[in-house]
Amino acid sequence: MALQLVRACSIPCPFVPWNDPAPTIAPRHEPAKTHANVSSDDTIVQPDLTFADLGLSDKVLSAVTDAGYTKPTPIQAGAIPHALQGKDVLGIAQTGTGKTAAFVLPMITRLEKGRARARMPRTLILEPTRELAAQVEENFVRYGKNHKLNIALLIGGVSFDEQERKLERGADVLIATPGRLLDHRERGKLLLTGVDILVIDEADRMLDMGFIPDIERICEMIPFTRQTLFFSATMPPEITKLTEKFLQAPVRVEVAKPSSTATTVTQRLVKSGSKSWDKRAVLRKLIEDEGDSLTNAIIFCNRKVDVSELFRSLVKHDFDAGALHGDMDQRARMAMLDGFRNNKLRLLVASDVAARGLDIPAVSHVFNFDVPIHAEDYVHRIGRTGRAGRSGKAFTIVTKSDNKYLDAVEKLTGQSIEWLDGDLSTLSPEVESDEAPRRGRGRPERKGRGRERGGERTRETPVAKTTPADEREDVVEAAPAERRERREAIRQGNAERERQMPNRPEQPRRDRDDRGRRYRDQDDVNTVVGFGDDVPAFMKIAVPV
DNA sequence: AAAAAAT
Repeated sequence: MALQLVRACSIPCPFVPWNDPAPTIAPRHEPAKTHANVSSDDTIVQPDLTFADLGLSDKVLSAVTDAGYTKPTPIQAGAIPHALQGKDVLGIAQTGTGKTAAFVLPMITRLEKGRARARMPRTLILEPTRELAAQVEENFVRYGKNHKLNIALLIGGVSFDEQERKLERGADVLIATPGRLLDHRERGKLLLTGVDILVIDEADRMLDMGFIPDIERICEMIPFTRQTLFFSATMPPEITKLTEKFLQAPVRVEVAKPSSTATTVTQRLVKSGSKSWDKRAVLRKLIEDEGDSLTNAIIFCNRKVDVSELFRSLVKHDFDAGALHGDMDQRARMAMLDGFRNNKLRLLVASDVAARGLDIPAVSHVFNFDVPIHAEDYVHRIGRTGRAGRSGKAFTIVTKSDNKYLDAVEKLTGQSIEWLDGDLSTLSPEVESDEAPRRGRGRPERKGRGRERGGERTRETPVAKTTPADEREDVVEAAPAERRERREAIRQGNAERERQMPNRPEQPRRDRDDRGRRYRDQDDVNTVVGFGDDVPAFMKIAVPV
């Protein structure tokens, strides 16, 4: 500790601006004054514009060419020249518009002059999620291949050691999620006084996630002489306020949505009984019916437990599946995402971590296993398909209890979504009525049939109406050797991914409260501490929670 | 009836 202090003090001006709460900030101009509106129409107006026209350095240009790009997207064409001049930029653009390269390319060009000093990164990029941060790092690697950039990625869920080493070495580019960044700073391993360029990406999402106070704290640690590049898909009032506070005379670059969802994405609602096994059976049927037209798909669930449950179920049915949610450890998250990107994996079951921002190209299908609780999430989810002019399909499984949320979705999108095969009123009545009595009593079909793997206590029904297990056998018998091999490969991949799924963290710990203190076990409910076997009856009365 | 992010 003492050592750290001594070392921190040996750095020039260690304590200066971050204790001064944002000193006299230069006068701000209204963003509208320097307004430079660029819409997607500009691509038509200037069809011949190339990256070479934007003023990027030769080294950056050659990396861009090597990556196979010649024409900038509207946000790139609009933002890059201003960013190169050192102006603040307010970019209003969604993912899929080429937003990341719009700040990465000019930053690399501007970083060519100067060198990084220990613990004093020269640039800082804030991202709302770990995956996005990692994605930005990949961009710096790709476009910075002709440069000797020191890149540090500070995200949670991985060890501090390597991150600290990179900071120590001096980072040209620091990419971080807010929590881990502040953590490093509190440990005294990081000085933000040398940051020349600050990027705040996906600001509206940071807002949703409650990061704004952290962002404000971080902004106040960075000298106001910096350049700020600020990106947001939407501009709610809180975000506008933030830009007024932290941007100086920004150039506003606004681009239209990459594609209007309605034209490229075929949306359908699919009725289902409300029990999860019904929904799983409906989903399997949907996937099978889509056949080879389904090249890859994301299946969204509302809750992390459901992601895990559905993932295990699909694996059990030999679907080529992976899972992604925020309670999985970082290695598993990365591995799943990589597998999905490299097409080693056809189905990705995910929470809304994957709904926005993640760069998953060309998904042919999106399935909403649950109707999202917040209507705007629906838009983000189905936005994962039908990108770049390709067609996509989005199926949403709907149960009786989803009506309220479905109404909200239809109201938000301003269109009623077609049912695939009749609405809920056409649901055969036994689907709903059968279950209530069956539940808890055990199903007759299951009696005497041991579970394949003992001790497993999933709610999965081995014999659903479609008896999928038996059907599967038929398929395997009838399949040519080639298909059997493929199935075997899927099984192996699944087994590997299942191993990567954490056994515990994704299940909410019902035996602990939120401070990690242990609740009494279910079985403990009837044993009252201190009474031995003689417990007054009133103390055993269960209190409804 | 949610998820994300620091431990």
